[in-house]
Amino acid sequence: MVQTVANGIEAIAAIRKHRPDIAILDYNMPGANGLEVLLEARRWAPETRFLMLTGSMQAQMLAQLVEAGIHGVMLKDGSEAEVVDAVRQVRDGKKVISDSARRMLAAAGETAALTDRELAVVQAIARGHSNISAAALLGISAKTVDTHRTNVMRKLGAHSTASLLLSAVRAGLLDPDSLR
Amino acid sequence: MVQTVANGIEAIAAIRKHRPDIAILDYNMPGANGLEVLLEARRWAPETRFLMLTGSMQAQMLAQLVEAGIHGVMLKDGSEAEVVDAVRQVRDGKKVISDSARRMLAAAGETAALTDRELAVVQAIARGHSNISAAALLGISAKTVDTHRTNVMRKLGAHSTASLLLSAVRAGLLDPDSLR
DNA sequence: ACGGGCATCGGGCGATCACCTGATTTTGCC
DNA sequence: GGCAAAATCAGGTGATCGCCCGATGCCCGT
Repeated sequence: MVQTVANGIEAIAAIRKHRPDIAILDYNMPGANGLEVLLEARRWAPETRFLMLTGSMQAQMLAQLVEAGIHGVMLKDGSEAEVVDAVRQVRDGKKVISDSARRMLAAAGETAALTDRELAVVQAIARGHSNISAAALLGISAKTVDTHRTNVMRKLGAHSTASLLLSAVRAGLLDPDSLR
Repeated sequence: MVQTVANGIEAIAAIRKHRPDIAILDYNMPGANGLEVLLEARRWAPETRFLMLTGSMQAQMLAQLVEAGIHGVMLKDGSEAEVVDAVRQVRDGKKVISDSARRMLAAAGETAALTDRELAVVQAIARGHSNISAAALLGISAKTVDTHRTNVMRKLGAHSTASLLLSAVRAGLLDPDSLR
């Protein structure tokens, strides 16, 4: 059986319902990114193996995926045969990380590259501020806060305020204890 | 010098700027609630004393205020003279909690009274889900998720997704470690 | 001098949120 | 059986978010 879905939310629902052998995911999807789908869907389909097949990938995200126990990561610079082979390998219980992805992992390792200002915005948001109140707090325009916020969300692969905070915590940018 | 402001955000800005002797706050304000104003403004005006003067008050919120070291809490069921007296007492460095507020504190003590379903919604949101994806996850309509979310936010005094998560953590409804 | 990264701000737009009122069904309990 | 709380869903509205575009100015390395 083969099924395709249009976004992250449907992916979670479909995996949860059908518990497929393999789920091939893109990282950048509307609704929920690849990491979120992995973490959420795995709760309902522990047997399913996850292969991330994506075009662009931040080392940041990649590290999170590996840490989360992703079964395979392929960048789209690979040939068709490589992808097919990766699917087979994952099916057989092996972990597959493409060379290009592995290179990124090695080259990275440090914390996400957030600007001072971006970090300040994230921390303000993490303290419960809206764009507007954070802007008042930092003495800048709400538009600027919005720009920083958007840039950070792109870097971390988040699509909402909640997942922004989640990703920031996972990336070590925020101390969970600071939320107390 | 006396100044009045229209909402929580302006309150933070004004306290930060003028560092008044006393800030008299309502709890339910647009933009930022009393607890948030207290926590944030105190960073910039450590000398300022805070008196919460509010109409309705959940025991939940009250406990958080007291724990945060609020200098005074008055419910609006008090007479005018009581309020004036409270301001004077706070000015003189005493802590003032009105009888009605103290009764609530005593009667409470346990965790916030969130429904099973409400808690499930909050936890879904805390895992990065939007209303819509949380609805798909729980198998209910997005409208229902929205209702639960709104109700929880009223109970906790939150006005945004970020502050909802913050309040939930502070109320012990969410384990900060679960965000990792 | 030139490019490049960063911070700042603005317009604009569709999606979502935050919140209201109101309604029906389900559930637990006396 | 009937009451009360909880859960479900809907319509609607204004504010905010998420994100696209472009523009300016600063600093910095070559």
